Amino acid sequence: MLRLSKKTEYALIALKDIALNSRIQLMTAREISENHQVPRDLLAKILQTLTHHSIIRSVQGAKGGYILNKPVEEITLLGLIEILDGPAGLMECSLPEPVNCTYLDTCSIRCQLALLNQKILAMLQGITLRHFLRNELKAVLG
Amino acid sequence: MLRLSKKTEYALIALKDIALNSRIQLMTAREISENHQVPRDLLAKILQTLTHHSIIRSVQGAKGGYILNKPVEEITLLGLIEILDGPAGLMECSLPEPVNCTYLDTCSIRCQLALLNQKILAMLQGITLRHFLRNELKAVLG
DNA sequence: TTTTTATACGACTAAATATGTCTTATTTCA
DNA sequence: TGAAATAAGACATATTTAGTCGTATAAAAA
Ligand code: SF4
Ligand code: SF4
Repeated sequence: MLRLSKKTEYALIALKDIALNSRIQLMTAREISENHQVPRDLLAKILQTLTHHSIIRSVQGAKGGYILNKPVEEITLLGLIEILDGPAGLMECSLPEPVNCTYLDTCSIRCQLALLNQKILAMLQGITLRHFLRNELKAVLG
Repeated sequence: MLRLSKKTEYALIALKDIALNSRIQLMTAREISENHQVPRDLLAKILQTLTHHSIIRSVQGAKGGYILNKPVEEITLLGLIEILDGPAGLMECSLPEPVNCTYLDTCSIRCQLALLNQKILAMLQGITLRHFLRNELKAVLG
């Protein structure tokens, strides 16, 4: 299928919350989880992963939490997908991993799909957290 | 993830073969399977599904096989995906099925994602089998 | 009429992925 | 010291995807 993972959705929801509060205070996983009815443990792991990739910064201990670590313009949807779900690509052969597909050499649709893949990834890279804060998506998507 | 299913890829490969031979003769599942090293039984089921949806027409018995049943311009990538994998959509809440997502009401990213979803589906609908026959994709994708 | 070659159909299995939970450790503040 | 938070990773479950198998049916050819 062609679906965004829940992890990605949860990340967007959380990042939006964090972004909107960044100047005021740290946000905890608990707060975000309760705001949006997202499974807490899962959200926590997502936020940890985002921390590893320097999307957000964490503060441990009581009164701890998360805060943005990048300008909202630099947090792209494609970036989040790749951080949380691994390399993105429409076809197996568009991924960096070792490719198992045995049709590679003789595949009759590979270049057409590669072109499509390129366009979709470019679209996803063009969308940033900023577009989720305000309703600026229209401008980007034409 | 954000991946085309193997079923869809196999369908495209098969349809391209069928399209290129349609004026000459019927193509059998075996021929297509051998041409491209695609699992035969799986391919057969895919072709049956496509037959049900009138994308191709089947002829049973010896000397049987498949032939296109629609102009290549009317066979869209989105159509194939939906026939083979079910309704397409980036989010659960963009599907026709009963939606389980409990965040619906308060979801802070739904409209932005809905807009993105719309654009991607439109792109997929704009791509037809014709674009896989010749290399005309560039024109469509800009 | 029998054999061969093909599609039709549905049940079944296996593998991969996605989603969610639990436990324990560590950090920090009050 | 105790409460509240992140850190980390194992574990469990559910869903989806991919592939297989067996049997029935249809049509042409021998
Ligand atoms: S080579 Fe062809 S069949 Fe294999 S993954 Fe790429 S597009 Fe799909
Ligand atoms: S409502 Fe929000 S969280 Fe639920 S499926 Fe739609 S976009 Fe995703």
